[in-house]
Amino acid sequence: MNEVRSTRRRQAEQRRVQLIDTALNVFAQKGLDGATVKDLSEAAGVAQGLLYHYFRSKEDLLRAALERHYFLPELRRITSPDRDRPAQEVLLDVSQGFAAMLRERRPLLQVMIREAPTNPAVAERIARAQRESVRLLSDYLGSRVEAGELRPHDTQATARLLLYTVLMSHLTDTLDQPFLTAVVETILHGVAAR
Amino acid sequence: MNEVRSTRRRQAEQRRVQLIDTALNVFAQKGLDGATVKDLSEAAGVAQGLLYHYFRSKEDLLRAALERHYFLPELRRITSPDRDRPAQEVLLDVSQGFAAMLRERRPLLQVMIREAPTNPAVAERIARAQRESVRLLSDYLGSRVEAGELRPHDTQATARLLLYTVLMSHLTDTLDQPFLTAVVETILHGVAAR
Amino acid sequence: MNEVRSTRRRQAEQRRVQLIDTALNVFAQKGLDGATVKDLSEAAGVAQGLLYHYFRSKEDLLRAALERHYFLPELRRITSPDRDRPAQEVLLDVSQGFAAMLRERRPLLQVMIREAPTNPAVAERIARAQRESVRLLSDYLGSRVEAGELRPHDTQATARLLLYTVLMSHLTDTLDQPFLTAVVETILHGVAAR
Amino acid sequence: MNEVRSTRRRQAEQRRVQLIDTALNVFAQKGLDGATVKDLSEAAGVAQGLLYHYFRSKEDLLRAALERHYFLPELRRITSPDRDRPAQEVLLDVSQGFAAMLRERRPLLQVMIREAPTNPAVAERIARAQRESVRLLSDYLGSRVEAGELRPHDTQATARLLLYTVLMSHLTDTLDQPFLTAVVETILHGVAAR
DNA sequence: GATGAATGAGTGTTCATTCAT
DNA sequence: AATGAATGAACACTCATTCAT
Repeated sequence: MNEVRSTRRRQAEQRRVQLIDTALNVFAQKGLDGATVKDLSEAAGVAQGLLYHYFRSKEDLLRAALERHYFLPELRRITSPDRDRPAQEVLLDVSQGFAAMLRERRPLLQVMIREAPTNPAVAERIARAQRESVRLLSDYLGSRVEAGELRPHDTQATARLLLYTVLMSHLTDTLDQPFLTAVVETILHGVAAR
Repeated sequence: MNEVRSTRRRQAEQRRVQLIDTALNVFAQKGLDGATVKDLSEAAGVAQGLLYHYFRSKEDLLRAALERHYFLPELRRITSPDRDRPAQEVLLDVSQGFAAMLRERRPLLQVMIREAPTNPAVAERIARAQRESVRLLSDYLGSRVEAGELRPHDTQATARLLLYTVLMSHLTDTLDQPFLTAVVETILHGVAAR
Repeated sequence: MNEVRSTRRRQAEQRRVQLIDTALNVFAQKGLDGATVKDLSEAAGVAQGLLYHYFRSKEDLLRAALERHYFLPELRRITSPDRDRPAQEVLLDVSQGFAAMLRERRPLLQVMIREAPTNPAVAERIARAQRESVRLLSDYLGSRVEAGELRPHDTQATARLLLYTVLMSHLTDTLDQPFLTAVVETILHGVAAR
Repeated sequence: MNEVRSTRRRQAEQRRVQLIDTALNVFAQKGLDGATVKDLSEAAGVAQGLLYHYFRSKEDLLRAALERHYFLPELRRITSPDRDRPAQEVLLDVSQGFAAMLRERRPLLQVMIREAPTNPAVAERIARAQRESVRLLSDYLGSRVEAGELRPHDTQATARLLLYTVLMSHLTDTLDQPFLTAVVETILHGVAAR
């Protein structure tokens, strides 16, 4: 009896997850407004009404997706490298880790970036992620300045330079290994002769 | 009579321009889907029907806006500096010029970026602008390598590093003079000690 | 075993009754259309599906409620006073008895009156109750005319006058003892001077 | 030009009125919830969307109908007879006038009575009409007491007795001239023998 | 008996577009 | 050129009902 119930609950939870994940993909392809509830239910292979059994509205479905794919902790980890490791090595790691996260979260991020201008909740999440990742990476760079590996400089600017560039190249589908290597090399040693 | 006609034509042209520009602002605020024809006509202070006198459809209105605010030539100019001027000076000029253009075209760019994922025509315009500006700036950098000011390196990567960063900081509303200066400084000399 | 069965049956019957009575209250508050099956099941503290175990449909639930709270016999009793008792005494009794019945059956009557215009079965029940109660009370009044207590007159009109007034004052929540007394007094002796 | 505009406006106003009046009839037949917007638009011979050009919502359409068919002034007039005319004559006038008004406003009143239990605004209108008409008629009766035509008594109760009865007989479709005559006769002289 | 997940027809409402004036 | 009434196809959402468990 309890087993039956918990099986049902588990199935319901699976269905919830399935609905969220298919919705996220449809949202990414067509946009939040462009994706109709019919699109969403057909993509999930269920009746339209079922969506409203699990979510109050289309907007609520988006909220649930943001919840489920919450990425701030991972982003924090990526931008908090061991302060004793050299920047030479770490900056490549960070940019690769960040790029990998972007790749894995592609649909979510596409949707968030698209909806941010009209959805304050989404905008705030993005702003927060940006603030925190820049601060953490900047802190790490500061420690490398203290360690004497890097010269004293505006470490926030450097953090932004790296993160912005990785994000933009991801968004424009022009992110590859050679580019990341070149970016890190440039950030460390510049392109001026000598 | 001819004067009357040309006056009318001029008035019609003015109205067209007014409709396009108010539409662009409304699109930027509410998104293309989010902006109703009623929103557009009210913002312009005209009846709904009038929009269809000047444009076939909402989509056509967007096309006209893209046409009117065509920015590729300006972007080309910005990213084609005099090859004899030193990078030290030019890179700051370019980033400032690019930033200024972004600032002036803010509503247009907001709309384009938002619609690109679902509108291939828009996506293609963005891709082209990116391709050309990267190529032009990269070419300039190549000439500075030849001139001996810069060391041999992946100049495309450098061009992208600069342009991506300026664009991202514009989009996130974190673009200011000190940041640009720091970015150019870093690109030229890196942040490594020594 | 038999006991178990009959216990079950009794429980089932209790559940049926519970469902009917909570439904009646919800119907009274929100109207038949306004009350959703979810409202009904939540009010009864059961799952939606269970309602369909006991009733074929929402409509059927209403039918069952009408059945269970069938009030015609009681109304007949109230409007069939002992023909030998004086009208002076009887009319107050009748109006009080009728008022008490209306009070006890408030939710049912609210629902019936509300649904009558679109539900012929309900309309017919009301019409029948009206017909019978008017006839019975009219017959009593006729007997009091014969007994010489009342003057010859349209006794149907008098019956309607009394019953309509009690019902309306019930519906408008303005039914109290002084009013009933005044009504009976007026019906018997009128308000003209002399 | 002005004529064109005002013609258009007049036509729009006519359309508004037509929509309200056909809607009122459909509401009366099917109830507010039971009447779909499709029903309403078909009854008016227009597209569904047009209803929303004139009214914000179905509920707003009801509000407009209540507004348009506002009957309180007429009811006040009916229940404010000349204080010098004898009750014998006046009470018949009042009941006939009230009955006529009910007949003319049948659909409106059907809808109002039906919606009152779930629509406070409607309930309040009914309550107010009741309060005012009872008070006005009661005041008249008071003046007839002072004039010596009627004996001192609860004039409010008498007013309610008359108005409630007329309304109820209207609602039950049992309102005819003989009944009104009998009611007035009874109210004035009662049914007790001598 | 009881649950609640699942269905799908239908609802009120929106909105780009057309058209008579 | 300009209006705004009118259309009708879509839309998000609701809800009575069914059904597997």
